[in-house]
Amino acid sequence: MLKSLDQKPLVDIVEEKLCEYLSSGKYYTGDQLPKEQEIAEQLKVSRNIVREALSRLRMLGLIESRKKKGMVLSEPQLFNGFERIAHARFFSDKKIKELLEFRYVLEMGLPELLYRNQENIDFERLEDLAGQYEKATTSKERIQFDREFHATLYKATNNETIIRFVTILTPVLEFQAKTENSESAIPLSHAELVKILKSGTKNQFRNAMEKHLKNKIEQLKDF
Amino acid sequence: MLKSLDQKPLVDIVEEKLCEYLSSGKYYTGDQLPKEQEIAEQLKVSRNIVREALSRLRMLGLIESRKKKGMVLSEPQLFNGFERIAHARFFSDKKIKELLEFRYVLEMGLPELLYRNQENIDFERLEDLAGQYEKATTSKERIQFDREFHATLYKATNNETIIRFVTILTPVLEFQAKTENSESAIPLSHAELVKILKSGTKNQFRNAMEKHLKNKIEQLKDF
DNA sequence: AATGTAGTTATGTAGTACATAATAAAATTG
DNA sequence: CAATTTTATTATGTACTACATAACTACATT
Repeated sequence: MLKSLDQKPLVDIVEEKLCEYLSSGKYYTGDQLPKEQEIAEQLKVSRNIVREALSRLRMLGLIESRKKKGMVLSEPQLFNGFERIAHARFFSDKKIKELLEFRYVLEMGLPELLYRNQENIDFERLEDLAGQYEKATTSKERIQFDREFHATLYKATNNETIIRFVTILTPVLEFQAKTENSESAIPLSHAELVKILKSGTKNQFRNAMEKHLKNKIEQLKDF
Repeated sequence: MLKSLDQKPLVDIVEEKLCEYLSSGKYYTGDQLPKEQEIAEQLKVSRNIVREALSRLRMLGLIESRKKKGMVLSEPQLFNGFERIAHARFFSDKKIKELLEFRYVLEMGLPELLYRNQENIDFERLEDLAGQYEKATTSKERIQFDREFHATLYKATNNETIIRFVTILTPVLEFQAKTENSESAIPLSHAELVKILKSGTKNQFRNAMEKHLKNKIEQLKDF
């Protein structure tokens, strides 16, 4: 089969060149970029194209722009791109399954950080949420309290990047939580999880978490 | 302090509306979008703006465009945005630290998947890489073989999403591997790791991995 | 029927014009 | 002269037009 030699659109090339340029070492956070017009002239493309490329970088948070000031390099927000496409309906079952696995891996690696930042754990809130989960009557409530419980665990990591990632990811994966057999009892309750986290060892907690998630991971096979 | 009420640029609004529109349920993968001109007229903005917004979505892989065909909705590539900004020099020490932690969590959660897909593990290659690592003389070689060793582990998960994420992430984190004291012996060698993976339990492997990564995690405190 | 040709269409690129807001410079005022 | 207001300047933001390009359609030719 012959290669399709559809040449890239100019935007892609310009975007690439800009990224290269910005990461080359000449620029530091806060530095201001050349004017759009200058970039356009230098690359011999229309200002239009340059603006499209810059618009992409702006979306990622790599640059910010002010009316007269120009554009300045800034620290990019980490999962801006991911955030925008984080709708379950965009993804195939295969990708959803992989994302479920991704979260499972995260969840099971979490104890490493939790046992390093144990003083950050909000036990009171965890216990409260565990109780509310038990008292919940509707599936919607259970999903809500379950989400908050796990979110509270993540929060204790004190790692904004991980927290943001999971925060974006969770709603994508919950679309199918409704279809899951949410009536089947959780093999190990939230309350028990907290208890072990409070006084057990890291290995004990990991094993407890594994049990807690058993149902969720079992259904991965159905995909 | 008063809110800065700098109204969003139109591109941001249009992009948002397009995302909303595309995720609303009317469109399925493969469907073709309205023409740029129509979108522009409907939203009462210039075609220019619409193109900028579409260009962003194209970058994320949410849409593809053909010359006469128009633009069609497609399954987005997952970490396209992240990939572009994945240069260490864009990130603050804090973010780098968080990303190191992120990978650590992943690495420690990995056994869950490995022990589900044990038949996928390429033990031969792992052993080979473990050996090459030992024989390596330069720091550069060691980094290379270490990277490949862990990549081979990830590969066994058979989870393209996780693999891609780590593949993007790794070079970002390696910039500082050069500054790390790479001469200090690893507490538990690659070879030992493979041996345990081959015949040990999941818990044993997890503990081994923890030991293996001990040095890397220790230096997180320096950040 | 297979090939070739011309026309149509939606994206891709270029260019111009002007609005807007932030800054700097100049002018005004107390 | 200091403080404030006004005016000019500048780079981004938005709009519009024009044409190039490639892919598709339909018709024409052999």
